[in-house]
Amino acid sequence: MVEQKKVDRRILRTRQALFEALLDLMLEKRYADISVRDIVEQANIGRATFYLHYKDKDDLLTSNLEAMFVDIAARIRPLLRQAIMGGQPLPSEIIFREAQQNAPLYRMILTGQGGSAVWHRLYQTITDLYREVIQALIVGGDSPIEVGILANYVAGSVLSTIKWWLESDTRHPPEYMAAVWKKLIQPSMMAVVMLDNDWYEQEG
Amino acid sequence: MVEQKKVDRRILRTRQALFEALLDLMLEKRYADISVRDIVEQANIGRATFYLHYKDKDDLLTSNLEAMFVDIAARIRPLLRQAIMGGQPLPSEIIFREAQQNAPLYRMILTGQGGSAVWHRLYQTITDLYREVIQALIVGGDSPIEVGILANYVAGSVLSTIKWWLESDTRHPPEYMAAVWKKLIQPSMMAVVMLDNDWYEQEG
DNA sequence: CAGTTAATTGACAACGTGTCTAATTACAGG
DNA sequence: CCTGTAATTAGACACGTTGTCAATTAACTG
Repeated sequence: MVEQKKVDRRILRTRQALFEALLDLMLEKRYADISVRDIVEQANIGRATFYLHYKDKDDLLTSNLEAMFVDIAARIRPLLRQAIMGGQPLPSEIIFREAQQNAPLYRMILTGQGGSAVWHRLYQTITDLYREVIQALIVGGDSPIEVGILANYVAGSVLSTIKWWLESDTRHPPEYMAAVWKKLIQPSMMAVVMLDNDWYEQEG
Repeated sequence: MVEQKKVDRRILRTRQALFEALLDLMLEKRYADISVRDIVEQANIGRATFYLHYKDKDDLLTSNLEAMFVDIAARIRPLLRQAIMGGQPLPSEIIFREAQQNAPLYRMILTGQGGSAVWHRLYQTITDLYREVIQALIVGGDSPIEVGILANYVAGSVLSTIKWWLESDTRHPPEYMAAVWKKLIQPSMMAVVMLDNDWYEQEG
C-alpha cells in the first residue's frame, strides 16, 4: 500500500499548484468562466505542462475532487463514529463547524459557483456519511423505509440548511444552527429508526 | 398588463425554437458541452440570428428559465393553495406527480446535467412555494424559528428525495414517495409550526 | 400591396483548445 | 558531486467556437 516513494517532487508540486490555482480562481469567479490559461497563469506553470498531467479542466477538477472529499469525509467521519460508539448525543454541530471553518469553500460549492460536479460530489459525500450513521443506528432491526431515502433526505436537509446559513451572512453561531437542524431532523429520525431515546434526550 | 399584441411572430417563433432546441439538447448531453452552433443547428436557425436575440448561451438559458419556472410554480401553487384553504390534508403528492410527469426534465436538473443555474432556479422555486405554504400555516402565531430556514429545509429534503427517486429508476409510485416523505417531514413541521392536528391526521 | 423589420449568408478577427517539437531545467541515485 | 533520466518550458500549429458585421433575402403588419 505505502509502496511508491519514488514520485518526482516536480510532479507533486505541479499538480498541487494547478489544483490550488483552480480552487483560488473558483472562489472569485464561476467555474465555467475559468480557462486553462487562467489556471496555469495563476499557478505560474507552462500551459503545455498542464496537458502532461490532465486531459482538460474537468479532469483537473474531478481528479482532485476525489482526494478533496476523501479528506472532508475523513475529517467528519471519526467524530461521527466516536459519537455513535460512545453513545453520546449525536453532535450535529460537527458538520456545521466544518462548514463554518471552510465557509468560502462551502459557500462556493453550495451556491453553485463551482459547477454541478463539485456540488454533486459534496452531496454524495455527506449522503454516504449519513448512510453509515443510519446503518449504525438501526443495528437492532430493519428500517421501515429504505436507508437510501433516509440518507438522501438527511443530507439534502442539512446541506440546504447550511446553504441558507452561509447565504444569510452566517449570522447565527454553528451551535444554534445545529440545534435548530437537530430539532427538525430528530422527530423524523425517531419515527423511522427504532431506537431508545437515550442518545438524544440528554442534549444540553 | 395584456398590452403587447404587436410582437412579430418571427421573433416568437425564433426564440421558442432556440429554447426548445436547448432543452432538447440538455436532455441528451451536459449543458457545458452544448455550443451555440449545436443550438442553432438543432433549431434550424441562422447563427447570426441567435445573437440578434441573446447575448450568449447563458443568456438564452436564464431568460427562458424564468418563464419556465414561473410555469412550474403556476402549476403547483394553485393546488397547494387550494389544499391549504380547503383545510384538506396537504397533498405532498402534487410535487411528486409533477416530477414524474416531467421525469426527464427533473432528472436532468437534479442530477446536475443542466448546470448549476437550472438546479439553483428550481431549488429557489420550490423554496418560495413552501415559504408561501408555511406562512399560510403559521397564521395563528409566530414560528419559533425563521421561516427561511424552514422553507429551505423542506425544499432541500423534498428535492433530494425526488432526486433519489428519479435516480433509482422511479420504481416506487409517487403516492408511496409522497407518503414516505410526508412521514419524514410531518413531525418536524408539527414540532415547529403550532397548529391544530386536523390538517394532517385525516390522511388516507 | 408597400414599408418595415426580422432572418440569412458569408466573412472576419479574436480567443481558447489540444498537440507537438526542440531546448532547458530539476530531480534521483550512484 | 556527477550523470542519465525525466519533467518543464516556450513557441508554433491547426482547429473549433465565439461574437460581430454588411449586404441580401424573406416574412410580417397594417
